[in-house]
Amino acid sequence: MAYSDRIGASGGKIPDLRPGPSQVWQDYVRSPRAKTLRFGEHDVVFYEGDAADRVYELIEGAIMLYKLLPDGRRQVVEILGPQSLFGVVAGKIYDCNAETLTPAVVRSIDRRDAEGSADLQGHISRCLLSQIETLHEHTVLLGRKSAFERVASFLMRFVPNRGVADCLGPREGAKDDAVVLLTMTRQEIADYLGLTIETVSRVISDLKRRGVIAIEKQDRIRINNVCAICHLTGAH
Amino acid sequence: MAYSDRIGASGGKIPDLRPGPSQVWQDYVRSPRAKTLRFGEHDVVFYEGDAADRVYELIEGAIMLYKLLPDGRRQVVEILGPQSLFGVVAGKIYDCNAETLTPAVVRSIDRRDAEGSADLQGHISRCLLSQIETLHEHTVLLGRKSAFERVASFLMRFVPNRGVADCLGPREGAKDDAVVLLTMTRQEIADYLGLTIETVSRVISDLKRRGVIAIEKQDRIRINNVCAICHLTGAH
DNA sequence: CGAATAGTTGATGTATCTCAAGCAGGGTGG
DNA sequence: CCACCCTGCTTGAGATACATCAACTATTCG
Repeated sequence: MAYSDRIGASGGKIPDLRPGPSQVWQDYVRSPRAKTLRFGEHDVVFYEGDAADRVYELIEGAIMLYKLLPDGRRQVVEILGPQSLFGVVAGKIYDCNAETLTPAVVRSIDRRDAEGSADLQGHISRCLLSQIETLHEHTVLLGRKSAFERVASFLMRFVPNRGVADCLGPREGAKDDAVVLLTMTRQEIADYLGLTIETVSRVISDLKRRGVIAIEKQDRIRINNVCAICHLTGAH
Repeated sequence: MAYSDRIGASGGKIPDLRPGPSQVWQDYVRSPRAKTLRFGEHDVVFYEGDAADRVYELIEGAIMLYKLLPDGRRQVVEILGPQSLFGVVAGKIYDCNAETLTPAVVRSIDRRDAEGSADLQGHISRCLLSQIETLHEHTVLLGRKSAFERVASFLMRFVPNRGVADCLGPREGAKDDAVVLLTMTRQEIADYLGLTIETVSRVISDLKRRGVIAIEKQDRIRINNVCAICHLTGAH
């Protein structure tokens, strides 16, 4: 199964904002100037501080960007799905570490090529904008939401077309459930949500006890009632 | 005194990354197609959900972007100084509220004009990139730093050329102090740092008691030892 | 099958929040 | 010019959500 089937090819939370790849970008990224790279699970694409001379597009799989404090505290700052751009920075070095969550296919192009082409720039801009909106959302989560709301928001991220502004609610009469494949360890989830692994575990157990979710496998969660989880996010 | 003299015209924390305005942008933004707007303190430039048909450049003053949860919790997601762009979004509506912290001068241009010009796009891209790096930093602050570290990081933001990667330390033999003008209420600082007003107040009082800072006026703080504060940020 | 790794659960601690009262600076009107 | 008020800030006492520490259990993989 392709990652996009799970996370939602539309990009999760804000599907209509994630721009479809432009023709020019498509052409370039498939040209011989671009390099295809294949990674396993938990492989590093680049480190914070590396010279930022290439930019990347995730073709298949999932990638996380994270930063470390000197004492080892880690914060996952972004989780990326297919069609996401990463490694595009203002300075000369990457500001984050990039690591795969799943086996992944990545295309990379030379930074100067990306900067030289106006058409590529247009595509990049549109990607950056939806990225900023996601970061704003996540800032609210980290600054103002409780552990329950954080986990609920996290789960909703992976339910396509729900929890968004124009959410239609469950289809009439249909069972309002969904299956979410996390592809992340509890530690990675905790580091993304600004919590500890134990708190994430406790919240998930509690949601299970209350019957709103069922754990089909460690990283495969069935949401029995999407609306219920959505109301726990604090955003509705 | 111009705001830029206080916050640092270079843009605070990452001065060499904040791009200088390009000539094309300069020309456009000063052309008759752009509108100049003047705001007082705590005026709203636009609301979350408003139709996003114009983009803005802050010329003078300071602006905050914030989001609200339905129950009234507020998170300030960005603080902007001169030359910052805002109101550039992927979708049809603004994703944040924009409100002045000080009296401010703003130039606004039509969104379609910005999107139509490749040169303007280039400038916009560069601005968005440094904005993303600042958001990443702030994500680490909200997800992983203690109240002390958050306040210390906040203060360091306003000390030009210090606390950055290539920080040279204090000039040899010179007194290592600095004066910071906050131009924000305790409530706004709290909502930016993901804390309560009481916690911000307590931390500031404690820093004062320990002699690392002095409060010259409510929103005018002297840092007696920049290096000391810098080490309290958790990042060094 | 058994070791290694990841996740859960419990008991306890603590940083930060909440609630409540007191204080200070700036502006207004007498 | 000073008293008064208003708003924003500070301080204290107590509550709590989450972290920490530690033991236990479930998975995965050789």
